[in-house]
Amino acid sequence: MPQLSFRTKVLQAREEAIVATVKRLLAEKGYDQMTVDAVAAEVGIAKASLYKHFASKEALAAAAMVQTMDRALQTVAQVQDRPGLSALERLKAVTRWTLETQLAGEMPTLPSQNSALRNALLADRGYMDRLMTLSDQLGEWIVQAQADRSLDTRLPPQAVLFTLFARACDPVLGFLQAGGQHSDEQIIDWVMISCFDGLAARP
Amino acid sequence: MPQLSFRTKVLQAREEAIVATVKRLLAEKGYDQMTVDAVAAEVGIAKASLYKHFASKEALAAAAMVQTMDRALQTVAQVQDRPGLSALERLKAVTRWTLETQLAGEMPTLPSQNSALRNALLADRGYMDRLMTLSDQLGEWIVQAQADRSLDTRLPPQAVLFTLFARACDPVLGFLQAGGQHSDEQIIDWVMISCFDGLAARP
DNA sequence: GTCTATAAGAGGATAGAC
DNA sequence: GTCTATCCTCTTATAGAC
Repeated sequence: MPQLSFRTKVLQAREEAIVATVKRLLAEKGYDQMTVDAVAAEVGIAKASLYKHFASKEALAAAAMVQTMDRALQTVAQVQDRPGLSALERLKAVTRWTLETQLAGEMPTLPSQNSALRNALLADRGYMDRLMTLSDQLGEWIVQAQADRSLDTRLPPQAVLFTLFARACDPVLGFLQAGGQHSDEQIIDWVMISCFDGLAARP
Repeated sequence: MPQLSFRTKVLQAREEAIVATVKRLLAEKGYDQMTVDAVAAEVGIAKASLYKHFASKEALAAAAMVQTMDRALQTVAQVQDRPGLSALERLKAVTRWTLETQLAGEMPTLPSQNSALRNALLADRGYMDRLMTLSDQLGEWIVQAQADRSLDTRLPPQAVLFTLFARACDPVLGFLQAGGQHSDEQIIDWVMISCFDGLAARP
């Protein structure tokens, strides 16, 4: 049944276009300022059609987060495959990807204060599964890096994990970019330094 | 005219109560999720009365930010008065205050993506003046600390400044607090470590 | 300046024809 | 599944009496 398969593909492509738009708008305006009308308008379909694909605005955000998680997991897998890297170097590589993605305006960020949205995400198995997988993978590297003494052992792994996750919504990137005087690479290098080496000078 | 003065004091007290409520609600729910109705209800006055004191929701947020800036400037002045501290130690002291304030739920944070709100703040002289004063004061310490080689000289002072400002809305604090397993002091110590010493181990 | 009542409009979600 | 048109709630802001 090639017809059915074709229809399915067309619909999937449309859904991907929707998710891509949502990701951009989330990164650009944030969840609360993103309207479903704007999403529909930019995708070029009617709002009612949008609701045939996704049940709610929260579902839209969840789909964007799931796709982003997949990209992150993909990046982790690629880094995993690179031989000869230390655990710390792997963590740095993934962090750099996070910063690049945010600076490119493709990292959706959700307000941690919106409890309705948070509950929707917590109830989303697709999202939670990916989040836990990602946490586990990074957690392994964190433990390894602390074992080989390349990562500060005073910090509990969870604190390190949260600190790395927080790079996805670090406002410093946007502040430095707004000045317009620095290249993206330069900005990322600075944030990498402050994240891993700290603000205080090293001997 | 003691009557006039008394009335003025009463009104000022009410305005301060409003601002205090706004600060708490901003910290708790964020700007978009904070409704003017909720502010009025918690202060215990009618919404129309609220609008006699502040012209708009944005003005409410601006007032909260101004008061917070004043607290920050006050803290900076106190730290300035303590003798025998290095520039780096002064920066750490102010940063610690920032983290304590946020963890106590008294640090209002505004979404950097809301452009209407940002424009309102940029047009608010009271806010901008304080922001620039604070930036100048911290900037001096940053330059000093880089001169005495206690702060990483690879980072431009502006990047350091933004990184310190960003501690006011660092989500890591809330994440660690949500676990409920750690004391506030412990959490702050960890964030201080990751901020100034970095995640990577020091020799 | 404080209240009650209401205007005015944005935005999430749906009905029903095709 | 897509559209147009509409519903309905929430929210900012104001009118007007006291």
